Amino acid sequence: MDTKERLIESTRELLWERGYVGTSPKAIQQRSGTGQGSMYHHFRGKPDLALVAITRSAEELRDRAEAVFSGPGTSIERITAYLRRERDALRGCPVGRLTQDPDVMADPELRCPVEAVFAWLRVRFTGALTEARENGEMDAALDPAATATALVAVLQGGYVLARAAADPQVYALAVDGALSLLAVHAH
Amino acid sequence: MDTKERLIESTRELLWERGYVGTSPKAIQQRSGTGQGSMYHHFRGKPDLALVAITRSAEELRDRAEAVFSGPGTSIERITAYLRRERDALRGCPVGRLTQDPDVMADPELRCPVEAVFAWLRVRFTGALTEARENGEMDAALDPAATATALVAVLQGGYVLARAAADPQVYALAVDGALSLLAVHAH
DNA sequence: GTCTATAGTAAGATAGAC
DNA sequence: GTCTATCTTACTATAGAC
Repeated sequence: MDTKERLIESTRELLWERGYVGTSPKAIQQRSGTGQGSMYHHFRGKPDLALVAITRSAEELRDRAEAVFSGPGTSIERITAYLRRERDALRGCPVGRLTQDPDVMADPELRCPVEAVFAWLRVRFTGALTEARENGEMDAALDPAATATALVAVLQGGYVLARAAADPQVYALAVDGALSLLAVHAH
Repeated sequence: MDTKERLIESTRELLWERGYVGTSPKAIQQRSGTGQGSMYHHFRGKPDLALVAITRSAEELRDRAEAVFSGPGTSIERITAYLRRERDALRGCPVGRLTQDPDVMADPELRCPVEAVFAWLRVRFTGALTEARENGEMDAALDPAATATALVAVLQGGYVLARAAADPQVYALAVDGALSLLAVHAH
């Protein structure tokens, strides 16, 4: 991995662990094993580097979700697979955590990839649920868009509760609860 | 409001808006209209003041929830009332946002009130759902603890999605989706 | 491309006057 | 109790040598 790449990956890690406000150029340089010179040669500054890192994390989230949603199984099976996908619950979501960062939300450029990937994810979930309803896998009384948003919220909120409890099983419990609610409405 | 009180309230606001890492003593002093002298007279430092502020925010969350859960209506009605309670979705949860703060989570003292209030809230929800199940208001196939955790997660995740979309209606949509899933239907 | 030197601003806190 | 002065370290970045 070359220097530029190490800078990006180190930034991704630090943004995940400490957020944008809590990540200093110095910390990025130390983790990546580079000096100031390298960082400011490859990037204009912290916001520029962060934009590349955030964009990549958002793409990764999207790609991993797309792999599940375009995979095998019925609509409900694919949704279940996505919800149950192995995750490090205590680390939380590398993109979702950025919504709590005031400097990220205040900067239209940094905010854009965050906004876009969650909009995409909700639409993807909505599509799968619409399919499920058409195939008779889901109660026709449920609104796909509202249900999709609730399910994605369970994931993001599950991270919050798991971190609050310092227990990854709390995340699993939230997912179990959501899937059981969905199962009650299966046909 | 005296000086000490202004310091606490200003800190609560800033922790809500910017988190612990993003809140400096200087910012607290400016918002509260006090000087360094006052802050360091009333508190040992930033962590000490933050502990008082976090504890108060957690108590407030608890009191407001307790008011709804011990209020009138059936179990499901009270749960619905709590989920639909008026909230400023884009501001997020003043306590939940702290779970994303590395310095809060790393300090056992600061972490404690956050952990405690969410543990309490999940138990309170679980109790209400257990009641609901006994009264036939909820499908007997649902586990109260898992369902409770999922519902609290929808709130916390709803904030995340609303902030990502810069749209409070996304929060409302998540809540709608969750309540529809909870609603008992004629099967 | 990477290194060191440098610099202005802010963070977080202490000391002592009033 | 509050104010101002002071201190050390960190943040974020620029300049110029190599």
